[in-house]
Amino acid sequence: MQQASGYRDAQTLVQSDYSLQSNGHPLSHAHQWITALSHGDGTPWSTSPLGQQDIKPTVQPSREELHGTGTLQHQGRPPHLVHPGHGNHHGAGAWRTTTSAHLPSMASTNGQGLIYSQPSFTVNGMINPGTGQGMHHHGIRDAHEDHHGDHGHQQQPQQQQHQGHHEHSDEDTPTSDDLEQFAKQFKQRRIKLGFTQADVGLALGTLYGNVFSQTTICRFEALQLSFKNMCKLKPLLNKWLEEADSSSGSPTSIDKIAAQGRKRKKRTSIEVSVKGALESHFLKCPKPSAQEITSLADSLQLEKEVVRVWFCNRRQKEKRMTPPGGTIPGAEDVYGASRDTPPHHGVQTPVQ
DNA sequence: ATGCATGAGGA
DNA sequence: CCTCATGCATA
Repeated sequence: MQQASGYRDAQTLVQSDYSLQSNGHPLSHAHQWITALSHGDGTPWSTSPLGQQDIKPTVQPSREELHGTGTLQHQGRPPHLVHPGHGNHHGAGAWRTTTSAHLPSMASTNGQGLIYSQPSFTVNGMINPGTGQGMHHHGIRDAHEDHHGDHGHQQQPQQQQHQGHHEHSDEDTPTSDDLEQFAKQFKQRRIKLGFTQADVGLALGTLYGNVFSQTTICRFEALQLSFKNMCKLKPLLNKWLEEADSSSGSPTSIDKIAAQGRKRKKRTSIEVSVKGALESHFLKCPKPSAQEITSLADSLQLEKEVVRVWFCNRRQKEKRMTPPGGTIPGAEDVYGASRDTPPHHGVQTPVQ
């Protein structure tokens, strides 16, 4: 019920509800670690001021149902702590271009019980990294910065791990490789345990108060989220994994949230030919001015808003980790060196 | 699995 | 208006 619907108003309510239900911890959005560089197309991952280490969505032990009508899907929730300290402070990560084969990050952040990619965790018999594939890949790295002004592809994260040695005692900075591996393992476990992406998203909600949709879980598994976003979700999913793993068989109450009758704008279907035109413009100018958008919309016979949103989404897509096509954009052979190491990552989505 | 959309937060 | 995180609706 809480998801009622209305137009935007309702949605707002819904969001509020989420927060409330989770004991009011605004974790949904709110923090953006790197907000600082956006324009000009600076690579986000290049600079991350990890100033805050807090991102703690903490769930306070004081929970109470505020609205009885809303009976949501949480029936039992552990009043216990929140979550791992996660340490995401840091920033930066290298998507898949690292040079190193950093060691497995183990130390979890706070000794709370995080299992990262530890060997003990995966040894169940199949997900063993190293057996099949994926573990370390290559070592090329990025380079450079982006040319502002031009866009092109900027998917170059830089990686900065702790240098020196593995000294990260409490906090480790997830690296792109970590995330990549984690995503794979997560997916395998999830499937093995018989959960759907939607189940997981819902479970996260009943477990910690943060509900996620099938879409988000899917994108996480496919590494189609921004680096920052991946880092944020990893701890949560990791925790779920532990839960599901230990209690595999327990009633994970799969409640379904009632549907919402939200009246969203119907999804506009853009014709392929039009998409092509938009793509062309995007290549020339990824960030058209309001006026350009207007004229473009006019010539394409689309609403200006639709065009604007299209560009926004297009830009976002460019920023994801896994570029469409399977190969990382401009991260591979920057040097033109033909390394004979074919066995490098396989970003090819095995897709369930 | 993805395309288009919403919205909070930031200039 | 943009970026970012997210998700409904869809292909």
